[in-house]
Amino acid sequence: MMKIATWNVNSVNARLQNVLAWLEAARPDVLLLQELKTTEDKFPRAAFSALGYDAAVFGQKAWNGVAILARGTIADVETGLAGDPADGQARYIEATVAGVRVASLYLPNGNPVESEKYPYKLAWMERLRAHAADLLKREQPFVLGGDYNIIPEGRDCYDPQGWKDDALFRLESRRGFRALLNLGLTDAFRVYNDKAAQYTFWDYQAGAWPRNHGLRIDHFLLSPQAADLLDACAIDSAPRGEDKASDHTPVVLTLRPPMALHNI
DNA sequence: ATGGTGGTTCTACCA
Repeated sequence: MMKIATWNVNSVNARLQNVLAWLEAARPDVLLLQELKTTEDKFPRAAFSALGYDAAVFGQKAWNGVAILARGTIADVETGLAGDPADGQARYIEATVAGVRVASLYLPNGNPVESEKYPYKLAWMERLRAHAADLLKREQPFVLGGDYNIIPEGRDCYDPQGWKDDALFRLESRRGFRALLNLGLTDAFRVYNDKAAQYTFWDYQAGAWPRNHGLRIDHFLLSPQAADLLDACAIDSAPRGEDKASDHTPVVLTLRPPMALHNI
């Protein structure tokens, strides 16, 4: 089995003890990180190495930043999302681990919708769609994991009416997410769980965590070849209740080894 | 309707 997790940690340095403790307990093969909020030279590489994890890092000062941690070899690393050479924000990194192409992505928030941030978000989603279409041509397993900043459906939000005009839930944003699904990608979490109120994020403000005022905005999208290997996908909400928690919690995906297909 | 919290960085900006 290959266990892959994604977690927006809201500063990898501020969250280091939380992340190390979770890694030791959960022991994923791969951990996709978002919102590092640091540069590669300040990334705590040695602390992860001590637990047996190598790291591929795409960082920037103060904001954004994504990384791939893996217990195996991280090969063919590519940083930045194709489609806009002028985009200086560190939001996308992709590499191959154990024969699976994995990406850690931090899709733009897009608020306020009246600002330039919203069209940037929509354009970024279209670039992701175009890139996913390219990856699909390989006909290989791939996993796009991360903070999509998209509430796919009303059941993924504690107050859909209150969020209808927000960049995370606007119709254009949801259409962009559906366009990814319409390529043939699978929202791994929804294969095994159709319940409402399954959240990955709870705001720091207004007692969102104790009130369970959450959002499901962290997702794993799988290529058909990866979906054929899908064994499990679940949200681990425990880290959100720890001291000094991130406002997001990990989502954990398990894939069967590709060889298993031949043994069916 | 507002403000509520937290991270980076030093003055607001972002989420």
